[in-house]
Amino acid sequence: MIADKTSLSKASILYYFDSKEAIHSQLIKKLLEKWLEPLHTIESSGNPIEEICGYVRRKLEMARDFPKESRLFANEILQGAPHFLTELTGPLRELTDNKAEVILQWSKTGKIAKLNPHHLIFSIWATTQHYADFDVQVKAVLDSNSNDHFEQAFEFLDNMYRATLSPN
Amino acid sequence: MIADKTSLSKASILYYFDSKEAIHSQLIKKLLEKWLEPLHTIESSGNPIEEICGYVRRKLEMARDFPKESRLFANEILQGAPHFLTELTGPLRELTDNKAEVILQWSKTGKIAKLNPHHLIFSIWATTQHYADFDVQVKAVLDSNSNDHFEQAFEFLDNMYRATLSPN
DNA sequence: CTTTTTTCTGACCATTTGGTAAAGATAATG
DNA sequence: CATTATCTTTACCAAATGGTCAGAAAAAAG
Repeated sequence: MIADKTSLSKASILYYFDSKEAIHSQLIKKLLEKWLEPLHTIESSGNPIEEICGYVRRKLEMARDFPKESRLFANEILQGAPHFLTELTGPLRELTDNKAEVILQWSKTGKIAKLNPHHLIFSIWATTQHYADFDVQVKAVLDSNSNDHFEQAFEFLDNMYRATLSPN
Repeated sequence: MIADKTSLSKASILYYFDSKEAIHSQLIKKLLEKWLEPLHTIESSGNPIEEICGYVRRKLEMARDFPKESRLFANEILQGAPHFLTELTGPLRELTDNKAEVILQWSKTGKIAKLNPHHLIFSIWATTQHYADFDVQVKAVLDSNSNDHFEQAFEFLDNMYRATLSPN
């Protein structure tokens, strides 16, 4: 299928890649970088709630604009990330820990509510990627067959995270 | 692989099922029922916030106790639910619409905050199933290799939904 | 224009997969 | 008991999959 999508034969593809798995691995690796990009933009110097809600928005836009990529990534994790675990415990973990620390400081200094930053990040990943990964389910439950539910999704999530984050 | 797990030969399995796909379909169908069970327990007569937080807890417990089943289901949806779409637009949608209506009434009568009930349900599915479906990622990011993060997860989610739901 | 290096391909191969068919066991029935 | 119905298996098959290899074609170098 990969070869058919190109103007090359199967053997020629295997001339550039060692194996099918090698193609897969390279694809997934590149994808992880792109997938983590939005997280980089969280700045400790910014307004905490706006930083986090902005992150939610960017993640949701990625789910809307790159659903296939999201599903490819989800599938990899779902299978247990067989050839990919080092990437998860390496770059992914490092960045996540880094930003979790930023959020923890905000939390400790009362700029946002007291909460577990790692689980906050998980919840953002889960809720935003859900619209790409479980697209057919979302569309089966909602009326719309188009993508116009993304605005409603954002409105809901934005409200939810503002309520969750606002210190009381 | 299926036959090897039994005391029967492959041919004997095919004596009881028309095809491998037939086994898969039946499995997925049964699974959906079990998966929707917790949603049934939401009662319009109960305390709204406790009803919803109880649902979150039950869904999270299912993710903890039946992770393989969760992943099997997730995988099916991820692939576009090829042989399964009727179940989604049928029973799943009906139940979801039903409970969304209950939540909408709570919302309209000011018992909980104003919010989109469908997206609330999506967010609960996403955040709870995340701990089963993306288990390897969660474990790569957190220290624990055991399941002891589930209590922290519940604490976070419980707080989040109480903040989200409480009318202001 | 040769020669050499790089790129590309058709033909082939071993293994796996999902499934069938005929016949052998086993159990139920008269 | 014989007979019939149900269950189980071995042997086989066609298609698909992932990959190799010898050599053709094209490009680059001399």
